Amino acid sequence: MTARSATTSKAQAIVNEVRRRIVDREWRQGDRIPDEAELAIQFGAARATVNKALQLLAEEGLLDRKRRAGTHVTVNPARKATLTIPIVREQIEGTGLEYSHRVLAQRPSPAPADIAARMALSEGTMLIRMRTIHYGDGRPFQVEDRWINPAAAPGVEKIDFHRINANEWLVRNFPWLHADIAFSAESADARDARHLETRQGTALLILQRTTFNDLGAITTVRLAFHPGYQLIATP
Amino acid sequence: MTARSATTSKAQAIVNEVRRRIVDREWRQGDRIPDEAELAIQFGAARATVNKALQLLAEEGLLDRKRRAGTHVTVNPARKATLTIPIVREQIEGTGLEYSHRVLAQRPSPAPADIAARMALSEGTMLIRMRTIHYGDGRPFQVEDRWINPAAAPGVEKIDFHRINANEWLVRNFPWLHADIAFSAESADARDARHLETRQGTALLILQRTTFNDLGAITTVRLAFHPGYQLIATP
DNA sequence: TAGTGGTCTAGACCACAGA
DNA sequence: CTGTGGTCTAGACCACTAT
Repeated sequence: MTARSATTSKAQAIVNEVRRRIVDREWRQGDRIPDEAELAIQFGAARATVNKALQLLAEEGLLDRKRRAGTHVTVNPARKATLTIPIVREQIEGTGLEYSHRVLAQRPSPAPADIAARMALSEGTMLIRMRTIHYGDGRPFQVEDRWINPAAAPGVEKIDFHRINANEWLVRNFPWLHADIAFSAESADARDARHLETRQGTALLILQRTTFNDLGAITTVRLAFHPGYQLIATP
Repeated sequence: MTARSATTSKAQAIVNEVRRRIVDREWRQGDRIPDEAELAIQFGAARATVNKALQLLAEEGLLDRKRRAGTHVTVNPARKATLTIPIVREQIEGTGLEYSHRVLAQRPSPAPADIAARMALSEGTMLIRMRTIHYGDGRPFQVEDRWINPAAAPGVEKIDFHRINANEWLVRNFPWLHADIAFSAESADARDARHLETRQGTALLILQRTTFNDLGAITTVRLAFHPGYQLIATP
C-alpha cells in the first residue's frame, strides 16, 4: 500500500488500495479476498479499521460480504449513485443567479384519486394545493405543484407562502421520516409550457416526491424542471 | 429510548431515536444536541457507537457536526436520494419479463467533439460505437448508444457483443474508479422513436454515464428509457 | 461445528475551530 | 487554550452459514 497523506484516514487508504487492486484486476470479479484478520495484518491496522473500509466498499457495490463465506469481489456490480436534492433557492443561488418565486395558487382542495393514493389518504381528504414557479434571474427554473396534508403538518393553514417558500417552510418545520422519490420524463402540457415559457410538448424532467412522518403523508410534490435541465449524480 | 429488537444494532437504535426526537421536534432545527460523551451515557453505549450513529445521521443530512462547535440539527436539510443503477438484464428479469437484446451496430468510429469532451479524449480518437436495444418480453425497454475506448478497455475489439451485452462485459471486466452520471429529459428523435416503438417527440428519460479507470475514460453511454418509465430512488 | 463478518467497548490520541 | 468530534486499537462476544 502506498503511503497515505495526513488528510486521508487509514480506513480510507485501505478503501483506495482495495479499490485499486480490483480496478487493476489483481483481484478479479468473483475472487475471494483475504479475510479481515489477514488484511489487518497486511495493512498494519486493527480489524475494526479493515472492517470499516470493506463495509464502505460493500455499500458501494464492489464487494459481497457474507459471514463464513468471506468477502468476494462482486461479479456484476450494480453501482449506486447519490443525488442531493437541494432547496431550490439554494440551488439557484448556488449557480450565481438571483432567486425569486411566484405563488400562483394556494387554496384548500380535496385530494383527487391519484394524489390520495400517493399520500395513502382517502380520496377527498382536504389538503392544501399550491402551485409555484421558481425563477433564476427572472427566468423560470422549476414549476412546483404541491399538495400539503394539514393533518401531518399542523399550522400550515396559517402560513402565507407568498412570503416564505413552501419547501423551505416544510423542511424547516417538518422533517420527514420516509420519502418516495421518482424521476420521469413528461411532455409539457399547456400549463407547464406557459409557466416554463416553452412550447407545449417539450420534454421535461419530472421529480415526484412524497414525504411522510409519523402522522402520515406530509406533502407530495411534482417538480418540473426547465427544458434541458440536467440532474447530476455523484457516484 | 424504546427497547430495541434483536435484529437492530445498538447504533441503529440510536439513529432511530435521534431521528425520532428531530421529527417529533423535541430537538428543533438549529438546536445543539448533547455531545457524544453525554449521549453515550444517556444511551448506555460506548462513545464510538454514538459516533457511528451520529455520523450516519450527518450523512443523511439531518445533523451538522463540527469539532468544538458540537452537533446541531440541520436548518435546511438537503436530503439525499440513492439510485441503484442495475444491469439492464437484471432489471428486466427482476420484473418477471424475459430479457433479450438486439445489437444494431458495432463498429470502429472516430469520436465526435461532444463524445470526446465527455470522455476527455481528443476529437477523432478511434472508439467503438455500439447501438443496442434491450427488450422485456419483446417490448423495447431501453435503447443504448455507447462509445467504448479500447485504450482503457483492452480486448474490447475482439468481443462480439451480439453474444454478451456490452454493459455486462464491461462491468465484469473493467470496474471503474469514477463516473459522471446525469439525468435529463429529451424528445424522442426519429431513431429513438423507431427503436422504442413510439412516436417522435415523445418525452424520454435519459441517463448519461461516463466511466473512468486509471487509463482514462472506459465508456460513455446514453440510455433512453421507454416512454413512461419511472426511475425510483431510495432516500 | 467452525470460520467468517458484525458489532460493541474502553481507552487513547489527535485535529480542528471556537472562545 | 480547550472542548468537541474523528479515528484508531485490542479485545471480546455474537450471529450467521458453509461445510
